Amino acid sequence: MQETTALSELKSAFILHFGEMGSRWGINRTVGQIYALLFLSEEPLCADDIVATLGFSRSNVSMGLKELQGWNLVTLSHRPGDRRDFYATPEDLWAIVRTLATERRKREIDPTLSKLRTLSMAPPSAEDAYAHQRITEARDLIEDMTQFHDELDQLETERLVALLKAGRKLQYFVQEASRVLPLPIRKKG
Amino acid sequence: MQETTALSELKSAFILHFGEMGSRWGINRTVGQIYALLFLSEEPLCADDIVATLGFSRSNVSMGLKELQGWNLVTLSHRPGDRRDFYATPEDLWAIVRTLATERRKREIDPTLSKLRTLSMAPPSAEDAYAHQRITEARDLIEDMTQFHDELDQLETERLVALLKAGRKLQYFVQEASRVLPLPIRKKG
DNA sequence: GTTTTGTTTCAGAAATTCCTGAAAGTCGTG
DNA sequence: CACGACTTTCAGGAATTTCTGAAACAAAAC
Repeated sequence: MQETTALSELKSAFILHFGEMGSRWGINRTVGQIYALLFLSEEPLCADDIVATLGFSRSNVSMGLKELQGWNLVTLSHRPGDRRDFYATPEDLWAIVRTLATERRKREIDPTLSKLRTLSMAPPSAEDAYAHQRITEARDLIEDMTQFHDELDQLETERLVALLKAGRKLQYFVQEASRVLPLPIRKKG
Repeated sequence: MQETTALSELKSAFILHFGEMGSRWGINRTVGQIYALLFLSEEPLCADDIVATLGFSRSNVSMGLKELQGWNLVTLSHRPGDRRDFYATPEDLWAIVRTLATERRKREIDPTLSKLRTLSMAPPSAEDAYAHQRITEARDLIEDMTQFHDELDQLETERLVALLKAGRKLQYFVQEASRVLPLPIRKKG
């Protein structure tokens, strides 16, 4: 244990906020607060540090850490002659964003894409003509978006940030794109 | 009422899937199913159509529709000489994606950005040096991302799709960007 | 093989969220 | 202003999720 039980104003405000937001982000209060604490901590923490600081039960912390590991949001480390697991968040914030994007996609998008593929596969009966078309359109759109994500995710962070900051210039690059590539084909509505 | 109570295999598979995914998407089963039904329906539906088709209570449907309106995910229409509200989803799938992005941002990002701004405003005490730096970095990153979103959202759909489909060419455009713009400044870690 | 130090599982209590039917509200029409 | 057609609110029961302490488990040190 190296963390004292008392948190500064700044830290506790941040941690409480993450706890409250947790439900909107699809995690619970405990997990949100644990993550926030790790995020602000310069040194990795062990489970008991978290118990001492946040006051949750040991098993709750254990489950929370397990969930964060499931999201690939924390890294483990060890100290010589110490069997405890120490947890930390990546230094690089962009690594965190990438992980979040990937994991959310895995949970929120991929299962639906897979379902849409199956459903659009079967030939539609007459009464399903419209529904089938809607499903196929949705599938196409999600395929384009996930592929775009794949490609963004392959960029080095430096280039990704450059793209992001290109900002106002995007319009220009898109015009370039439409010169280079065939014009987008407008699907019949 | 114009929808018969029996749904085709296709439709009910889709609707049940949306119900199940609801919890991952931050809505509940009812809302997910209502949305899915409207999405597949060629004609706008009124609340009682939904009750007849999905079998939820009238009040549950009413609340679900209200929530969908809160998300700007449905449009209202009326028929001459009929006071009932009829609900539909936008024809244009990209309009739906834009709405989802905007609304999720409003709920999941903006409150946190606002909190981070407040917290990074106050000068940090010595013990908070690291935490304050982390918070400031997070604020900067989120500001860049939300601004990027603002800019994407201003593009016409046609250009947005062109950008998306540029895909493999992105690398090239980003290189262009780094010629045009100052090199990204690497923050001291 | 027992002790020591640490982690995980699990059943049920506590808290939260969801869903319903009944009652109240709204609004145009006669 | 009363009627009829439709919608919303609300209290509380049902279902689900979260959280806890106790017990089981693991693995290195002695």
